Amino acid sequence: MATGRSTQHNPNPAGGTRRSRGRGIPDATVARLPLYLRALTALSERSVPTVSSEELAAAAGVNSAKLRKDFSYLGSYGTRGVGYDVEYLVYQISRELGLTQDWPVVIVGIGNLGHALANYGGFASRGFRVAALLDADPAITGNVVAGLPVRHTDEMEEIVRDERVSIGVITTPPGAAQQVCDRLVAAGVTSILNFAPTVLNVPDGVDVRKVDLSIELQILAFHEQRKAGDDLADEDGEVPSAPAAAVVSGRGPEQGHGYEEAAG
Amino acid sequence: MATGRSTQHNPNPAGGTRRSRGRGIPDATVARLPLYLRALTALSERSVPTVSSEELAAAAGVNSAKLRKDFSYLGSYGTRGVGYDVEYLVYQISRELGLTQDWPVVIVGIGNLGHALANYGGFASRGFRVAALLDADPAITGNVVAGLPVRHTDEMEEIVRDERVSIGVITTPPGAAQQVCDRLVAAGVTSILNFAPTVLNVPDGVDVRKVDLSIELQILAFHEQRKAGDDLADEDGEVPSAPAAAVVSGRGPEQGHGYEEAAG
DNA sequence: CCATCTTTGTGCACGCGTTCACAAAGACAT
DNA sequence: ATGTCTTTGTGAACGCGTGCACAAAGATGG
Ligand SMILES: NC(=O)c1ccc[n+]([C@@H]2O[C@H](COP(=O)([O-])OP(=O)(O)OC[C@H]3O[C@@H](n4cnc5c(N)ncnc54)[C@H](O)[C@@H]3O)[C@@H](O)[C@H]2O)c1
Ligand SMILES: NC(=O)c1ccc[n+]([C@@H]2O[C@H](COP(=O)([O-])OP(=O)(O)OC[C@H]3O[C@@H](n4cnc5c(N)ncnc54)[C@H](O)[C@@H]3O)[C@@H](O)[C@H]2O)c1
Repeated sequence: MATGRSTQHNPNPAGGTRRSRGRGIPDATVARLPLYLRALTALSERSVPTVSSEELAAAAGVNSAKLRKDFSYLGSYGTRGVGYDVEYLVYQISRELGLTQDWPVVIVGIGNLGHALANYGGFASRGFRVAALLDADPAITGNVVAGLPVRHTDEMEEIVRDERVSIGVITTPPGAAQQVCDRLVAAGVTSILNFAPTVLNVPDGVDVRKVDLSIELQILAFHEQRKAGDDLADEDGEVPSAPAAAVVSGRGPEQGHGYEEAAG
Repeated sequence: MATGRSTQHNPNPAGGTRRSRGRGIPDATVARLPLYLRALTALSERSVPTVSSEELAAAAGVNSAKLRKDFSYLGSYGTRGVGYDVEYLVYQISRELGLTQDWPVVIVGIGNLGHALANYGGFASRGFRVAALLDADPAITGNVVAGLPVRHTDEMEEIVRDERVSIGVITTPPGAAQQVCDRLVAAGVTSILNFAPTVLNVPDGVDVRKVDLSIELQILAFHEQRKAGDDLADEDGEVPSAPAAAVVSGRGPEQGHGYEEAAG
């Protein structure tokens, strides 16, 4: 899995990594909790009363030991010899993630992507409520999208304040993203989900996560190329002492990393 | 399931320093290369000839030492005392990522999101070409989206074969995702970018990356809750060792989740 | 050619995350 | 109560990623 993280890269690395809190849940665990929650919700809808770490891990696509360790950070909610109570775990994880409360969200930039997000039903299902849709283009403001009127960015500050919005979603063109971000932060937003392919600069205390389709595709392309190169080369994991001097001008075969066996 | 079951992990294979020049680029580095590439492209467009690791790192939002180490996996492309040649680095990273070749992509599920992706200009800009748009709904097939006709999934196998598609993008409802995935893989696709909130099961040799808006929001909500209610600790006697002053939040983990690597 | 200055490339240490492996805990049967 | 069986919770080891700090490399100037 790479990868991750999110990717994400703090736009402001200057502020050291202070994350290691005494009792805080590890970031890697937090990132998996939604995954567990989704699997648990599915079980809940099928009225499954309990689930073992092995079963749940399979459903979530992770290692069972990892899952148990993740849950151990939340507390001891399991019963040895039985497993975990589905409903109870759903509640605990929801509470831990803060999903038991309402999170108003604004989406800025109602173009192709903003449109799709506004129409996405998955928002409300987890306590996220679209408080407003914002755009700077007068030709767009006023339109009704997904039952909501697109309002002008002039109203951003007022909306963020009145609706107590703390999460903003940026779906503007990259050139406008930093500016929109600054304005959101100034208005009081402290968490930003950025879809624009730009590195956002934010002050301490503001979280930024990014979703970048282009990066994802490029990562896939890298591995795809490596797979193709492996096919051309031998399947032997060991590589004949690649000569350092070789300038490799012509597509050198990418062999597998050392960490993965190669027997195909 | 990740099925990284080849846990034979040779702790220390015979060859000691195979990795350095033998080219096994760490996943974390691969995930950052697109970021560097974007920053370099911007510099290139401004006709900047060279850039130091410090400047480029700032533009990419990463630590300069990390950037230098990342580049060291690609080779020694810098000049001490000067920096890196922008054009040369653009080429090297592009080549490493496989962007010097054409990557035909199919998008399956032309609803809200598929529509937005089809209209997204960022595809072609990096060598990714939308080879076809596919949908199972007869009411949708035949429509022209972004200049391309939406074709029926019946044609999937033919298209994947004829166009040599190795990357598939899934934007169907979650219930159909696994089925679509299986079919894509059977047709010959070996890399999948999944937007549906589902854990995809794939055989070894197939890479899956996921983009999950809901998970991103939930991670933000978690941190938001912590920022807002650090003092509102519940019954489980937490020990707020650190005062709220240095909240500084933790950066989310790398987004590299959902990446399942399998030896082929 | 030598001195100085800038910046790369990397050895090293450290912390986080993952995984193994197993003792402890509890369910269940007798 | 006792024993057996299942599954959790976690100690410990290990590998990866990160960032510091510095020597080496090369540019630049005299
Ligand atoms: N469409 C996709 O599938 C897709 C995929 C990946 C990334 N992205 C990124 O998402 C962003 C949006 O993509 P899109 O296809 O929806 O673009 P789009 O051009 O269709 O929409 C952008 C919208 O932002 C609005 N906007 C521009 N400047 C603004 C400002 N300062 N304040 C508020 N609104 C402003 C525009 O009026 C427009 O409505 C882009 O950065 C794009 O790179 C899009
Ligand atoms: N819209 C968003 O912003 C958004 C955000 C995050 C995640 N998602 C996820 O992305 C996926 C698509 O979202 P959407 O809003 O576009 O949904 P949508 O319902 O608008 O579109 C889904 C499309 O998939 C097609 N489809 C259904 N079954 C299919 C099959 N077996 N083969 C081929 N095509 C099939 C449907 O005909 C439809 O056109 C969903 O899984 C959703 O959860 C969407």
